[in-house]
Amino acid sequence: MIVNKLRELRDVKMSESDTSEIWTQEGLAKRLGVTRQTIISMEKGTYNPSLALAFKLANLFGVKIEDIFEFRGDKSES
Amino acid sequence: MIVNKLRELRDVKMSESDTSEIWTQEGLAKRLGVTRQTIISMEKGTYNPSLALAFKLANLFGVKIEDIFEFRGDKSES
DNA sequence: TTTAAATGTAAAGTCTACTTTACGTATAGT
DNA sequence: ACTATACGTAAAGTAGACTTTACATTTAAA
Repeated sequence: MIVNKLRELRDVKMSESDTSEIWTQEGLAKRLGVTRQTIISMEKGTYNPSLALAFKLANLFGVKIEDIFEFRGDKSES
Repeated sequence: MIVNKLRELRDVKMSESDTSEIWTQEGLAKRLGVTRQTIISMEKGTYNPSLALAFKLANLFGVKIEDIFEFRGDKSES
């Protein structure tokens, strides 16, 4: 199981920048090359994105993958 | 596109440990909870594993995800 | 030279990340 | 009140990660 801090990180970015449409779900989706639905699903948190998408997110937010995603191996694996 | 150092890392582990069957493709697959085919596909390199699998690998090898996988965003994205 | 362990390949099947479309709600500006 | 923007939800479809099975090749030890 994987948990993430996507929503928190995005909220910070939105409050920081005045050109805020860059960090909306849609703006983020566009820059990642995915759909808004994918962002929504990720923020809801119960799924396991691809490594490529995780790398792109980390790059956009300027952090490491481990700063966004946390792996909890304990429960029913995946 | 994602490239990885899986094969090199595994080779090192195999030469280091005398109970080497732990680090064979099959041993590794078993401990990861995937099949040997998945390991082979990853070592061939042309695919994009899930974040969960990347985390498990990093844990087993005792390194960070970024030490195994490198993201090359330049080419045809994914 | 035979045997077994480790690796390689190929092809069809399953599951789920991700897409597409469409509609619904909340909020703020005019 | 009306409009536009950002967010939420649901459902069916596509693509690719991962499985399953089966067989072939390499390597080293007995």
